[in-house]
Amino acid sequence: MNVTGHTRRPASIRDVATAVGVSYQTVSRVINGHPSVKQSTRERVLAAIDELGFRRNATALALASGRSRAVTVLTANTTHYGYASILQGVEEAARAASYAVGIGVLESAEEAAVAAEVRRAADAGGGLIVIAYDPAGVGALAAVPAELPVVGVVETPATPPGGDRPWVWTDDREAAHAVTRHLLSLGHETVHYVAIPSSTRRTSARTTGWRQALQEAGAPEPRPLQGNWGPAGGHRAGRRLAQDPSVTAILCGNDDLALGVLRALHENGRSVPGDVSVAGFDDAPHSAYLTPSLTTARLDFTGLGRAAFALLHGVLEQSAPIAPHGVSVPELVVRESSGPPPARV
Amino acid sequence: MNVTGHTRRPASIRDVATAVGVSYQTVSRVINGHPSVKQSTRERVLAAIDELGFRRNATALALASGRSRAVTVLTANTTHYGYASILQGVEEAARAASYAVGIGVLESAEEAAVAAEVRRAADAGGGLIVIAYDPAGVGALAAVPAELPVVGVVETPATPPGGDRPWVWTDDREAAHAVTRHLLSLGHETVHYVAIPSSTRRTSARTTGWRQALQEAGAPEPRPLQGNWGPAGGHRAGRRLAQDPSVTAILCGNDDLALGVLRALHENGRSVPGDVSVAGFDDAPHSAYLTPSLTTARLDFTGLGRAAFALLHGVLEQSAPIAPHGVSVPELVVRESSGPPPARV
DNA sequence: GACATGAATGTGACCGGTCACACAAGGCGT
DNA sequence: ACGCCTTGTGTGACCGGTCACATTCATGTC
Repeated sequence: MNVTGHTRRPASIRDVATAVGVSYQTVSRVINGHPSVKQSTRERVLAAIDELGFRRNATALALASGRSRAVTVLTANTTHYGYASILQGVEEAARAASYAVGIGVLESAEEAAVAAEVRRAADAGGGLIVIAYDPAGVGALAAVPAELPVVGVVETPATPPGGDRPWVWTDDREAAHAVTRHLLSLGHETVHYVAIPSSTRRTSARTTGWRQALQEAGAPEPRPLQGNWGPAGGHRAGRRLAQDPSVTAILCGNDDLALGVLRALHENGRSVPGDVSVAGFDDAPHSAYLTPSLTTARLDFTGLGRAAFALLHGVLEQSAPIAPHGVSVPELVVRESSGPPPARV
Repeated sequence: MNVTGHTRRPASIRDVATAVGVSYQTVSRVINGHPSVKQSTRERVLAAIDELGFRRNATALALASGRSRAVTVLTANTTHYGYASILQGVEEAARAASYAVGIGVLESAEEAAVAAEVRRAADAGGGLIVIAYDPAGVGALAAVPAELPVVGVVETPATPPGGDRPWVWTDDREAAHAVTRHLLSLGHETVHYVAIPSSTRRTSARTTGWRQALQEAGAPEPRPLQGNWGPAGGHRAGRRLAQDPSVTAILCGNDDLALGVLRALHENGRSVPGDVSVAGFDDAPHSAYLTPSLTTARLDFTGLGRAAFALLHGVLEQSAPIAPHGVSVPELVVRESSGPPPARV
């Protein structure tokens, strides 16, 4: 009912207080649900809040209380399917808990740049979620000062790394293992691997799972090819593999790589799955619609993001139950791109 | 040189001030580059800042000054290529200007939900960038109170809509026009269109560009098919079009739809580009690696995001030059999926 | 009837900055 | 020698909340 029309700066608790004729503290008590406020007072305050369109100022709240109800997601990229889905999952869970979500992109993996980005994120206040699938992310996670609440989204840790900090992950090792087993079970002598860049110096979880499956089957263990994250890297690797007639099955570190590999095989006249079987990782939205459609391991990135937030939420508010960060089980999705090897000549 | 080891709460300007033996205001002047500080004093203050690891508290700054150096991006989705790229562009430009970036996802287009999300974003302080390519985004843009600084990323406006607010856009109409012309120039009698959902009731800019090109060529104007955003919608539409032998060229509202269309054509035994030409929109990263690779109109989403930020930055700080929001010119990328129509029977 | 107890409310300081203003010292014109 | 402007610095209030404590009044208890 603001008759004057021009709503100047938003109402503060003191505005509400004077409107009702109580002290600002009483208003504070009402908005915080403090019990010892007389019912009639509470109602008048609530009415005034409604009337004046009062909204609690998040900035002031953060400054005064120290708690900021915010998370910042630090990531090397926002466009890749996996990264974007994790972000979406975090946002979803954060929204449900009325937390604000910030993002920071790690454009370079260079140490100083990463450190600067971590500082910026820290300045925003609140907690941190670091996607540490790549060197930049791993560096960022390492650069987070100990006193800052942080959750890392990491590859399957060989041994729970650090041990003193919370992480979430999908069981990439198991997923790679399952896909490799699937290919071997079709009769392939061995499975070649085009790797995504490892997040650390050590071999990635996906590589480990693949290697394990080969060893268990007593299959020869070809040297993994290094791809990068995008289809271009897959294409390069695929061109190499297409030259080698002994290659009948290729596992790719993600669906984008697989796309590049498919293309390279096609360009070199090798049919999929007739001559070569190809499998990917992630089950990106387009993978089901490729020709041939792509066999892949589906990973629940959105769920991973939600789990990361839940964990962080637990750290930030001791009250919030520390949800078990349910390592979601990857699901093998068999499609057209995998089949039995060609009959021996 | 904090010998005690445990760094308690971060240093404030008063800590720095007492360390140097000046008033907090002097410290404030130094960090704000105020000219009237004696050189020697400035140096001592800077040394202390360095020594104590002082960083200016963003929350306090926002509260005291009213300016928050933050933008929130409101979007219906973070995983689609276009949306994600815009976000990446915004983040890039924001980082360069040391602004923080927040995101809010519009999960539903329902009015109350959208309004709630807008309020949440407003609470975060700072400016707003709304991606209004879909009903949820358009609703959000409309729900932003007039006093809030906001930039909309919109489809090509038929007439500069509203007129009183800043927008950025790509020339979708021109892009659709160019791709359609390309297909017609190959000899196709007409071009069918699988549309993305329009952001408003009115027909989208892409539809308009397509229609214009047909009219200019005197080509028959088939009814556009309604897809949605993903490949599944394209697949449905493609199945319908595959039945009709007169269809020889299909323009799709984005690359994901085109992927679904390609798949549907393949399933129905129609070859691309032998029987049917297909073109998309956006030039997503995987489009070049499809088989056949996809003819498409490349749009500079990252640049669009940067432009959106630049515009908002100009609104927030009168000092910042209002960069011309350079309507980037879409680029026709001709690949394998388009070719001449099959010879008449 | 005096006193401890608890419910309901108010007061002042504080979070970490900024802003508007006051004030001291030095240089310069007259 | 006086006023005045410029340079360098300090003081107090304020942004909009929270927190710790003080205060008032109505009860129940002995």
